[in-house]
Amino acid sequence: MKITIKEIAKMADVSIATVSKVVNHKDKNISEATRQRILDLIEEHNYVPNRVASSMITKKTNSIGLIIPDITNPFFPEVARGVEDYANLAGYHVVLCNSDNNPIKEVSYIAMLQEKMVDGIIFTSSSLRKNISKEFLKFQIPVITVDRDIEDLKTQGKITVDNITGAYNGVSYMIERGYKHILHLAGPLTSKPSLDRHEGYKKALNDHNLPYDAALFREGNYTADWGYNGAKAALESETTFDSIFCGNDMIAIGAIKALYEKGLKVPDDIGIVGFDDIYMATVVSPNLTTICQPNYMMGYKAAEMLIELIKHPQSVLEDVVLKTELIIRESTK
Amino acid sequence: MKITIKEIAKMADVSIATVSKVVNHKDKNISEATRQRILDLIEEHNYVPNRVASSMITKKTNSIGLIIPDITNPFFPEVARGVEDYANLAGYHVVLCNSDNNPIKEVSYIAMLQEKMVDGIIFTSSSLRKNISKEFLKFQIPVITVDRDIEDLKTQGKITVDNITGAYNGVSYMIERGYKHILHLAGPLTSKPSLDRHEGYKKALNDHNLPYDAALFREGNYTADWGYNGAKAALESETTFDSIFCGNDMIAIGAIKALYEKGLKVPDDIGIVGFDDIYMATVVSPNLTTICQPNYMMGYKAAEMLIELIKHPQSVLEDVVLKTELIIRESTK
DNA sequence: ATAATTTAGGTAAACGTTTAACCATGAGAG
DNA sequence: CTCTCATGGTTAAACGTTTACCTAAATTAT
Repeated sequence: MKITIKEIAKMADVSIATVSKVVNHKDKNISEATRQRILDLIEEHNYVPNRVASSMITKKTNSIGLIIPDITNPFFPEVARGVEDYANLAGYHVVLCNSDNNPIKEVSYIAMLQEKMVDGIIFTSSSLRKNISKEFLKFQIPVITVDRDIEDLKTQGKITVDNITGAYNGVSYMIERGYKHILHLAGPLTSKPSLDRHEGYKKALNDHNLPYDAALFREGNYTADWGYNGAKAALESETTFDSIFCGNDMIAIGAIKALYEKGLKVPDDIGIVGFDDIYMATVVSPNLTTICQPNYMMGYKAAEMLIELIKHPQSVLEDVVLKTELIIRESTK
Repeated sequence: MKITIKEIAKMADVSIATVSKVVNHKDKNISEATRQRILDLIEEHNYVPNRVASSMITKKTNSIGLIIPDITNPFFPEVARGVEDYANLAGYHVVLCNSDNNPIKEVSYIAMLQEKMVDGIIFTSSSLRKNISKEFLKFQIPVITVDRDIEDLKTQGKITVDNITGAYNGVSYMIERGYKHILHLAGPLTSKPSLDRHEGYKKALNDHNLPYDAALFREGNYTADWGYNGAKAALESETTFDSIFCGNDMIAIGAIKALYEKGLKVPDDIGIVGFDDIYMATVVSPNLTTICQPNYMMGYKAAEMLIELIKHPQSVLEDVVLKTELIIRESTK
């Protein structure tokens, strides 16, 4: 059976308050002799304090929830690592939740996390959720949204990437390199980043006096599968294009596969630009020209903001918008 | 302020016991009228039960710890996903911990997890830890080790992959394809899988009457960096080889890069075999011939075993050894 | 010498639940 | 008419801590 503070107290012949104080290093008023005696007993009997009991009183669990679509999607391990690193530094634990972009799972995780009394939540929402604020107004704890924000939700903090500018720079580069018919294989337009990237794409075309052609736009998911199928479908359609601006790197990887199967060379026949700069972008052939997002930093900053908010609930945090960087590799000429 | 069971009870004009019963669906003896009244109040006032208070009594937190080296290493997201999926199914939460293969971090996580009263731990240990059982004997909760086991620790369950046979099959295949001088770029020999893969490698050589050449063995880490540096060093040494058996796919990817830089073609000049079959293996050029491990299944099974053990502490579980499968792609001739 | 302060620790309430044990009422059985 | 049982609850202890407040002795200041 697990040993409790009460038993340590009895053995040390002091009150449990005294033991509590030395355990929590609030031992200003404890004599060195007593302190050492207690410490020895703790060591000897392998006492481990029950933090759930502490939590009852302090009303802090020192844990935060992280809700992401899927840790298996190469974009997320880095952000997860970022949040875990900062959380760990600050003495917090992180509870990992994969929502699969499923609003029902999201809501159920939120309920569970709140029941478990996590101190805050970091959330990458599946969709913009224009109107389901009902579930979300139930938040009784701080929430930071990361990457994708929720329009109608007044969260206490947001951390995003400047997707518009990122896409704008990527597409502008493509145009400058001479591409004129740029297919855009986008992620789901229910998510803010997709929307913004598409906007950046249109803006770049416009600023370079290129027409926007709706036939050159296709919407799907952030997966290699979609990249493959989307590119294939486009190739088999009557629209022609000389390059593809992909919603993310996974889409780009899938697209390359489809092009190769049709005997097309990248970048000779078709140029490709991705988004994210996941590690894989550096190992596929050809290496992907892409827009680099600071994934790790997003997670790290999100945890930092959240924990700041947990410690000082009144503070108002400025939303953070991180910059992207165009990484030129081999998939564009 | 958060609303408690007490306030719901007062408003419904019943005892808190009654509210507790309907919240936990132990409402056999509660009239439908009362039940509905309570449910309505809960809904109306957005009451969320405090599970940390429950945990005090039930002595279950319904959460498990997952300690892995690094979620950023492409091998782990899938196992993490496996454990989270089963855990979620069974009503558990998972706390994610990245140990960075650092024994100090490991021990500190173990202490933190136990203080937080997780019901069990799934652990991928950094090393074999011949003798530091001291820290580990402190376990007061079930532990399942996954992928890498700890020799001296009598855990209640182990789940591994048959690395010896996997490596044996991979190397045998290489030999059958005509490779005779197979460099082995291994992961750290402080980990069981590396050791076993090396053993499988030696066994295959032996069974095919090929000599074991110590100069053809190099030990490093499970990273692309090591693959790159290890291959480069080998190329610059006086030993010659016609193929590389890599400790994992990341090493293989790094090695390919080093070979390309030296102007060598895979598989024409040098054949390559990896281990793990991460997604990236299918997108690098050339696609990697590799030994496929059931990563997701390892995580899923581990969670299953752990939760079984949590529910029935007396049960003795058989260790699980999962099979591997040789996947032939383009990096071997 | 006395008052004030410091040192070293104790007391007990509180946190929000669960659950075993108990109780009151009414209906049906004999 | 009494006994038994089911129904629909209530009571109160317990879980393992933290912390505001209290006390007694020892030390220091005046």
